Amino acid sequence: MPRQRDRVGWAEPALLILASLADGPKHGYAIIKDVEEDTSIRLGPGTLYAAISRLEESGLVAALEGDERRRPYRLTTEGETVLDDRLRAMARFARVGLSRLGVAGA
Amino acid sequence: MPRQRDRVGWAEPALLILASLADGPKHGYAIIKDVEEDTSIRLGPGTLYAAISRLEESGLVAALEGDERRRPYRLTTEGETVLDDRLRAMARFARVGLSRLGVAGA
DNA sequence: TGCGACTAGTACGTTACACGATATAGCGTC
DNA sequence: GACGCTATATCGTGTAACGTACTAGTCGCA
Repeated sequence: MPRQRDRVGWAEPALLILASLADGPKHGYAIIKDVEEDTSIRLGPGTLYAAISRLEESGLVAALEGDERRRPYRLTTEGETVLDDRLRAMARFARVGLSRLGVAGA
Repeated sequence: MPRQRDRVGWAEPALLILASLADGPKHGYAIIKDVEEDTSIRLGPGTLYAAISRLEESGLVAALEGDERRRPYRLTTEGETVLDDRLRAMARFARVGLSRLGVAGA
């Protein structure tokens, strides 16, 4: 299925995952719940686990030991750095954009 | 070519374009320059014009009359609404994420 | 103790779209 | 009149976003 992007998204799955893990280690299913709770974005399993694999591959998250049912992941130091960087860029961008829209206090 | 997403992006072309237009109407090439200037993200022509077409199709931007060399676009009211909504979500997300990372003042 | 609901992850197929390359063309200038 | 910049269009490719379907463990609960 397509990315349901007829309506302009604002955050990529990879970033949502990193941000969720900033809270502490979580396994996949818990990330789905967490992300949905605080962004209303529902990641499908296909999206999630594929994104996690890529993040692991590029060293931004690392697998922890878990039982055979749960596979927890944690942010690596590099993952934290990347997340911090991206969030700052987002914050700056949002601030500038909102002020351009004439939003008070932005 | 792939989306150069080995390094986790934070903003989608469509949103960058909307934000750039929040400043006032611009034509494509000017958007490229503008976006690059304030995000360091360089949109290729393929990315840009394709994204603009989609945005126009979904009624978030509208073409203005220009000469035959320049095709300026403006934000529609719906485009403004969508942009405002996404930017607020981004700002909230960034704030929460940064505070999770223990960034002071977030 | 068998059923449903929830948890957890796998596997897969489709397709949107990010991206660079390439092409075209007007304009200034040197 | 060649070079560099502005400006847009188009095409091909690969990645990854996304939903669906599936498997399997666990926990009531009746």
